[in-house]
Amino acid sequence: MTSFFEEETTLFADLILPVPIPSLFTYRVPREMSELIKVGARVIVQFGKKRVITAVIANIHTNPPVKYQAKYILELLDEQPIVTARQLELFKWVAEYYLCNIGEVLNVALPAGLKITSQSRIQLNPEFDYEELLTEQEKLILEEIKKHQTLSYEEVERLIAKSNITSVIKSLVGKRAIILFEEVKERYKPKVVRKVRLGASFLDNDALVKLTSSLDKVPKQQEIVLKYLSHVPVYNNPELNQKGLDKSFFSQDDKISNASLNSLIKKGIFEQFEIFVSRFEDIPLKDGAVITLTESQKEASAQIHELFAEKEVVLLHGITGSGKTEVYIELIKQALQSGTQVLFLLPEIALTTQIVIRLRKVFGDVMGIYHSKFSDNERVEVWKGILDGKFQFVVGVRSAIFLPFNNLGLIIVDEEHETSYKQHEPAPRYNARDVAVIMSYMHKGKVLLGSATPSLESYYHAKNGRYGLVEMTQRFGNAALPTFELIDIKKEKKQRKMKNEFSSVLLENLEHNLKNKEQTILFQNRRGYSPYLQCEECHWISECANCDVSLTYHMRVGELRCHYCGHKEEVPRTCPNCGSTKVKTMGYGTEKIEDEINLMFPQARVQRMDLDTTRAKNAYQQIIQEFEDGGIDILVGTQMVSKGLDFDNVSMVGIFDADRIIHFPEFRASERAFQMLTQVSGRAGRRAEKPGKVLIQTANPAQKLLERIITNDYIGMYEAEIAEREKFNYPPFTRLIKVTVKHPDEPVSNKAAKILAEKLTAELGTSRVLGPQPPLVERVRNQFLFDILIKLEREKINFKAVKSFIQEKVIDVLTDKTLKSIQVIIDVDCL
DNA sequence: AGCACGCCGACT
DNA sequence: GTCGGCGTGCTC
Repeated sequence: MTSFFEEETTLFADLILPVPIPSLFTYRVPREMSELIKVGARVIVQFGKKRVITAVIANIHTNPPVKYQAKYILELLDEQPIVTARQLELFKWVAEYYLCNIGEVLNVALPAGLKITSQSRIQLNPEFDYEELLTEQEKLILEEIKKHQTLSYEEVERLIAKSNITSVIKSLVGKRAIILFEEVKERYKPKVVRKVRLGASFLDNDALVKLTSSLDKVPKQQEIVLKYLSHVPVYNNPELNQKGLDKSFFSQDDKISNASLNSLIKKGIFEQFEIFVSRFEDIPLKDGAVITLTESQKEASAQIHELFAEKEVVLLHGITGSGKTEVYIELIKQALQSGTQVLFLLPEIALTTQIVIRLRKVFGDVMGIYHSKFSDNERVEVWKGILDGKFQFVVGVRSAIFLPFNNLGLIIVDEEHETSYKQHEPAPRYNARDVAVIMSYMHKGKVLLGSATPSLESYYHAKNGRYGLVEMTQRFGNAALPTFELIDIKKEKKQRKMKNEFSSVLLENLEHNLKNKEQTILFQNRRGYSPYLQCEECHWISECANCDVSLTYHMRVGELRCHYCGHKEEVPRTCPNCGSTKVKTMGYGTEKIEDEINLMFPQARVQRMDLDTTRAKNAYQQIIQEFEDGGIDILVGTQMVSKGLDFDNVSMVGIFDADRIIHFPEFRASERAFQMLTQVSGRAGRRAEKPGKVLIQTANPAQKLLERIITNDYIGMYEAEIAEREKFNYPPFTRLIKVTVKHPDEPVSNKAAKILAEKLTAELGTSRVLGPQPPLVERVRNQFLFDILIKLEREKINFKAVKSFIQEKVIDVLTDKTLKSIQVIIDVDCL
């Protein structure tokens, strides 16, 4: 089949570039690359005039583009694809479904270490000596460059404390004072360990004896050799020498200097070599513990197994403390045994905890961990580890769904109701739980969704037979469910029994718990000291300059902070409006609760756990460890304390401000409140002999939802809610698409949103289009927001067509001259 | 997204 | 008169 022409054919490759542009870009494959190039491999290309970026090959063909001249691919980075064909298919699906560009998907999918960025770097032109021609500023920059050899734009900006230096740099280039060059940096650095072993000529016993005696005059070196021999007995088994010893093994010993080791290497007595190692070695491995399932766990896993025969997706609804983890472990084992890969998804915060350590103990090093708190290098290791078969099983967060599996038999989505599976910013605004279902179709695998409080959507699908349903209603080890007490704070206030936020009942119980050395968790879903400050004289309220929200007072750092844009201010001593000194804190967050406990129970050891105390890499884990070890009596926290923590000695959970959670102005409020409060309550009393206690402070103890929470009546909540959803056409009966219009001018934003809403309503009808209306926070980062909510019934509607229709209308509005500067965000399946 | 080009205000 | 602001348009 060989002919001249085949040899002459030039190949072209369509590339996915990590930029938000809808199209692929076609580049020419240099002849010498054409044998090696593969779909899914990365290449380096020039994009635009000077940018040099990495791209992934989406397909290879022989059709030269007609409308433009294709540029050449500069470099091929991978001999083997790092993105599989299935992944490309998935990326495409995600881009289409969530209305974004495939480049944006690639951007969240690839760990940063597999992306390459080019950076322009600046260096001195060695032939330049006309400094008198330069302006002061240019001289300044030149000085810095002389000092540092080479600098990036950002570094120059930082050093001379000025932004937007491009034109100055240009001028310097024009005057031939400096030279620009592109530096492409490969981000991923495998971890290497330097090792030494004996040179091959010393491996028989005679040679060894001669060697040691010949070193009599250099005792230090002799000592090293002897030390080596005592750890690697090569005279018995020369094979052992192959693995050698870590160089660091010797440097740990104070008596051994690096110099003497190096001279041994120089002499050829030792040879130095390097090996690549994994970065996960410090997490404990298998401990050989045998996990035995209880009857109900066995039953659940058998049921799931059966249901998988007919359903793609099974929902495991197991109450808090029912021991779902063991069921997961059983299923993971089965899947791994059948030779398929397994992915276990967890919400971000749950991942740092006990469960990972537990899984790791069972599965050892076939398990990879994919987490945002891990460094990039570690993520690249997991990615590559899956590609070359090292990891059969990955535990990870949301973005782990994009890892390069080729034979994924089982995906477990734990805490499937968690909203953190949905990405909000930036695009793709995907929901990993839903993408998991699509993935399982692609791999012909199965999905297990697990939760104590399933999302209404998932439970609805399970009830309707689309998903299988397995229920676990018993707590593990027959631990009793906690007892509940609703505390009427209105009544307590009338009787003047409240002490700030604390009811007398809560205080009594706290005291009792402290006395008995039992631990308490206090839940207030609001961080900071107080959500706002107010002047008693003129009623001024602390507000963010860029957003329409109040500034939260953070006492520890002595700042007012905006939780939307991160804006910070000093705390005013007097009212900025009237000068009065009567500026008071209003409302309360975790900081204030912590503070008041410290005042009322000075002997208690209190720790706060919220975003502010857990920002550092290991802070979260440290707090949990300390709590587990009994070093903390009272843990005060936001929803962080509600996720997947198992503590034996927690006998009480106190909940503040349940009403605020229940009456949040949002259609999912009841569902969310049920989930959140049930999850926190579940932290109490996980022991059989000692049921825990949950105290809920509320202004309205008679609320139906509270009754359902305290009787653990998920079904009751589900039925009440689902009726509401059906009546008002909300999910799961419809799919929601939220279109948000943003602009710094309120009227522009408003007008654009109105026009867009009209266009949409004209086709879809008033019952399907809601708004535009300003969201709860109307202005964020100085942009005025308007939301349009589109409700689309699940049946008899061409979802895809409607989505492209929406996109079309958005483009219509964007072509209007007066409105084109607006930003539009389309969020498919918004939460 | 980045980056260049181009067209108008406030300064040497 | 220039510097430098950011609106606009393009990237194979």
